[in-house]
Amino acid sequence: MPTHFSQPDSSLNTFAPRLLTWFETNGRHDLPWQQHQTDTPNPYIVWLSEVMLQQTQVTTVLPYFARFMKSFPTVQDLAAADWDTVAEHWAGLGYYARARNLHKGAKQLVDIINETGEFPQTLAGWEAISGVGPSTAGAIMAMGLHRYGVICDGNVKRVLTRWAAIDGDITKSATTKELWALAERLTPRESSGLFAQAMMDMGATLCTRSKPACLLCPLQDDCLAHAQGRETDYPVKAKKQPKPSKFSNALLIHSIEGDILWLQRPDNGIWGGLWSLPLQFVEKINGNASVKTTGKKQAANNGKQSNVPIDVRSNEKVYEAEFTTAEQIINEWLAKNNLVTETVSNSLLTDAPIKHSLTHFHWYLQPHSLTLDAKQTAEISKALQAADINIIWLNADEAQATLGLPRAMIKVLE
DNA sequence: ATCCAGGGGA
DNA sequence: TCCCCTGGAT
Repeated sequence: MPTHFSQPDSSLNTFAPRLLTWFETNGRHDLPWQQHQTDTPNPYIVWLSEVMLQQTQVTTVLPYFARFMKSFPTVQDLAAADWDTVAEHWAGLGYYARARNLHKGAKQLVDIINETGEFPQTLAGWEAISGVGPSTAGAIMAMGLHRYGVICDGNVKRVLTRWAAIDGDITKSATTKELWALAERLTPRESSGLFAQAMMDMGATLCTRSKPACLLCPLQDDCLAHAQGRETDYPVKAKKQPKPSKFSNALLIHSIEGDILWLQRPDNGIWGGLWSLPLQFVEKINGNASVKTTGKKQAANNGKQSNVPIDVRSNEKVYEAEFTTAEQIINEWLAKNNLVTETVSNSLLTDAPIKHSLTHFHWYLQPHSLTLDAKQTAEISKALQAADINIIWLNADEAQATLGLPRAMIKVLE
């Protein structure tokens, strides 16, 4: 299919030279994973940093990257590490499936190196590594191997939709295709690594989501969005639907010794492979997050009214069994031993001290403590271990220091 | 307080 | 197409 671009050839052809000139004096050249100033790039470093940067901003990644490099200076070190060690290093970064893919990918890479003597050298070779998709593979090719590679990540999409006034919904595959075609058309065969880095720097420092610094932009002369004063109308993205809300008790089950029961979560689903308190699912409410129940609130912050009528739209409540195997075992055991906590009141929404928002729902967590005697502690441990659940009894400080805990668990402990 | 970004896998 | 998680912007 013939590809049509909204920009003329003259603009398409000068895009890269203008961008690269800007990058020379205005781009970032000191990020610890950059390989553009060496002739012997290290693909491990670029792979590791790109996987981290897939989901997280540079400033957040910096300390995590440093710690990974210190503990796992080579891909062999990472491949040989225990999952729990990797998880503990990743804890707090979010999207934990990526940590699992990173660990799995390290093992795949070591196998390939043992077989061929080197890292993969092709785009397809990198895309075959777990956790590496088209854009990350392009980045590694261009910046980690100094070969030809094209990236089309969120930064690139923002720059290109503005420059070429592409108004298709970027979550649609047709628009994705169009943007990839444009990125390929613009990427120079030589110095695609510098081009990739320059595009990311443009998106991060100049062509930002809000308040883009168009006056400093090397592309402003022919930027179609800028010509119309409509920079922030791009990229176009479908409206998100309201998130459901979910309520859970977070059980702090103490032993006589003062330790707390921790469970390792299954690989699929939220916080896969990380450690968590047992969570007791209470209910899920569809619809909007502004749902309120009547009831008194703790000291109102700024004189806002504290009694709000029930929002009628919230009345369809969806009760679902959302328990892991471990949590079912614990719930049944608690019921059998008459340790069941009182049913959570319908004021949970306003009273729950911890709110954690995820992509597709809001999660309200209510910490709840109980203490078991020695016999009960042994009994519940045995029941969980019999079902092959990984459990550990640790006090709060030890858990934070040694386990991979998601942020929400840190909030509960605080 | 709420909204939003971000790439890959199932 | 939906699901991951957290921090930063507003």
